Amino acid sequence: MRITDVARLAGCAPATVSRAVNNPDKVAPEMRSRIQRAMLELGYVRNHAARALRSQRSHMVGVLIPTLDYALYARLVSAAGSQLSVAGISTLIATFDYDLEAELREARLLLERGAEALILVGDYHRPELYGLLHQFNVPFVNTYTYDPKSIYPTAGFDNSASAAIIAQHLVHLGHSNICVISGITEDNDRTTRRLEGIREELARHGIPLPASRVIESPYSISDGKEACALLLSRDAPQPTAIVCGNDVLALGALIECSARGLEVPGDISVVGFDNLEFAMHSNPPLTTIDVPARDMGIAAAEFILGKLGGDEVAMHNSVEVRLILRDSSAPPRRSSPRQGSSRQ
Amino acid sequence: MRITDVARLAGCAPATVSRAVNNPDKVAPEMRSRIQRAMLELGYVRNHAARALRSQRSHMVGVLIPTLDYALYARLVSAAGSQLSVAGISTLIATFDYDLEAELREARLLLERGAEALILVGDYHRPELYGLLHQFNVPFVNTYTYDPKSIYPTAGFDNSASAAIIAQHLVHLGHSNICVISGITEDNDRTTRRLEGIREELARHGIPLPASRVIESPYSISDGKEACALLLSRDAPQPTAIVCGNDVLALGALIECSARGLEVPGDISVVGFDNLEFAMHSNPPLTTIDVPARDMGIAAAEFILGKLGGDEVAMHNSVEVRLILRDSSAPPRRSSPRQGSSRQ
DNA sequence: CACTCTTATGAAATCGATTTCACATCAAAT
DNA sequence: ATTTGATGTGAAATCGATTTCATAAGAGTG
Repeated sequence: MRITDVARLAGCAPATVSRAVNNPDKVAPEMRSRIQRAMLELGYVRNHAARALRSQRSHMVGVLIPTLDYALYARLVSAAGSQLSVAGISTLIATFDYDLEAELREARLLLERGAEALILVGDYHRPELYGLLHQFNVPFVNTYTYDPKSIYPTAGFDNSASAAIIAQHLVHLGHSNICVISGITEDNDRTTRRLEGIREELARHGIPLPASRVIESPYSISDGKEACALLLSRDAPQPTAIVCGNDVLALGALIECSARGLEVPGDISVVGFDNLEFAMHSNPPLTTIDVPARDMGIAAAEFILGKLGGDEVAMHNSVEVRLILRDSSAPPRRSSPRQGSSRQ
Repeated sequence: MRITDVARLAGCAPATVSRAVNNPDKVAPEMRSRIQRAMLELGYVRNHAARALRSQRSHMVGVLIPTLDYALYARLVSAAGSQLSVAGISTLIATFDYDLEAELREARLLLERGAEALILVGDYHRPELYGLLHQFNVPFVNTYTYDPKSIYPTAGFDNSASAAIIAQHLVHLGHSNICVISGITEDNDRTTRRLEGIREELARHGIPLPASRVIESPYSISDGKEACALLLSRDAPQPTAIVCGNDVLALGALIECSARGLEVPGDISVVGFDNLEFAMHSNPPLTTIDVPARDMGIAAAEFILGKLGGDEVAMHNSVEVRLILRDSSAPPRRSSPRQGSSRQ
């Protein structure tokens, strides 16, 4: 079932069939329809490998994400994939589970497979990865980050500034006794910058954030609970607010607080990040930052499509994050209640 | 940077380089290491398109799922992908948003791209899809379903029997006044069979399930709330239990019940399906069915790998679903309370 | 020692579509 | 009427690795 078979049936040269498929307007209408009929009759399906080999275009783009198990990454991939798909481009997905060495390995595989471009997450990557991309002269974009000063293209938002917004929200409410449950910051620019953003914002208001008030934790509800429990059981003035690196951790914190009989936001405020679906339904509904993952996916895809099409495209694209005010944050009690398990 | 360049530098024929890459033990150790050195020096990366064209093997498998936005599908894909990846196989992902026509289109694209096998979800597909798979002689497996009587390979569990388990649980607790919030059943064998399973199990105990006691709803917490509100506001005896097609709907129902001042499980039992992460943390924790999505992904990948390797593999593989008993289900109140908005 | 068998390697054909280049045709312009 | 240009089509080269087939060298056997 090759192009030659179609050509024979349609009574023309293989070249003409190829044109009919790829540049229909280069072929006379009458011939075109004859070829179409022949293709239909033979159930012809074009061989992508041959096409890619000869034309040096794979029509595939690689997406390299930490994990599919986190809703926003899955959504970003999904949005990017749909966007690329309408341009006739397929998506090759690889995950690296937050291990930058694995990311490098997977990137190499994607390039070997002919990925014409790569969509990455964050801007912490092994230098060799940047080297590879340069060597292969493959367009790419760092999503989930926005940095107009970066020499590499970005599509996302400023994690530091966004985290500062929610820290500022708490400061404005009157909190000064604040703890943080952060995601693991090692090898992760998003969590690192968020923590920085919080720290800087607090510092701006004269509030220190010593290491003892920060816990790094993996991303599960249970981990959030445990981290919160640890913070609350420390021999230190009970925080009046907890900033969480994302909504999953925040939900864990919410649950732990309620298990300890602490009222949110009466006794303690809890804020998240991401605005996952459940955030508006939690008890109390969660104050958080909305992260438009879908928009990032689309922006990344558009950037890549532009680059591949040879268009002039903006190096840096930002998506809008918004502070979502709900009921899990409020001003601290007037008189520091100082309650907790330490007081019988 | 072609294989010929490597060959020249290593002082051998291209064929030998190819062998060194694909059948290392067919090449003398000394020659092999010379070739390896040459490859490293030139930064050689093999061209997958050429390889695929000549060898007629793409080393890619297609995964065709309704959406990445649902945690368990994402997890299934992720598990299958990792499993395939260790065998040197890349994953091409396509989503079709529960539209079987789109599924057919995407399948065609995947095959065109050279997918050597397809991992599908469910067993409702357009007949043309089965036709394509037959025509291309491409192995495939229907996940999320297990049916030893099917002529097509399956890897999953019996949706009908699993839903019956949780319905039976409620019946054994003493419920007879039961409503169902089902997922959309159109074109979806999983939701269809779950509903069937519930209906049959109830019938087995003499409990009818008229259409008025079933609502089909999309998959979001808000949709679950709304569906629950609709059920509870109907002019009919208030149900003592609600079976939900999945945990997301169940969480919505839980929230709606609590908003109406109904106690769960005191006034009404609510059960889910899937055992998503939040199910153990909801208030009250959700009785549900654990669906091992990861295992299904692995089983599917193993099946495909076996088929591609020419091994004798079992047509049907089941994964174990388990009833997870938590606090959202309990026996109904002795005297049907008959409370609700209809009584002032 | 001659003979078979294995092993390591190279030369050349091949996978299937695309693309370059050439050619023919016909319309428009001088 | 000749030239120019545009348009549609075909022949053949090409993309880069794999694979078949042939061959040479070495190992084992009688």
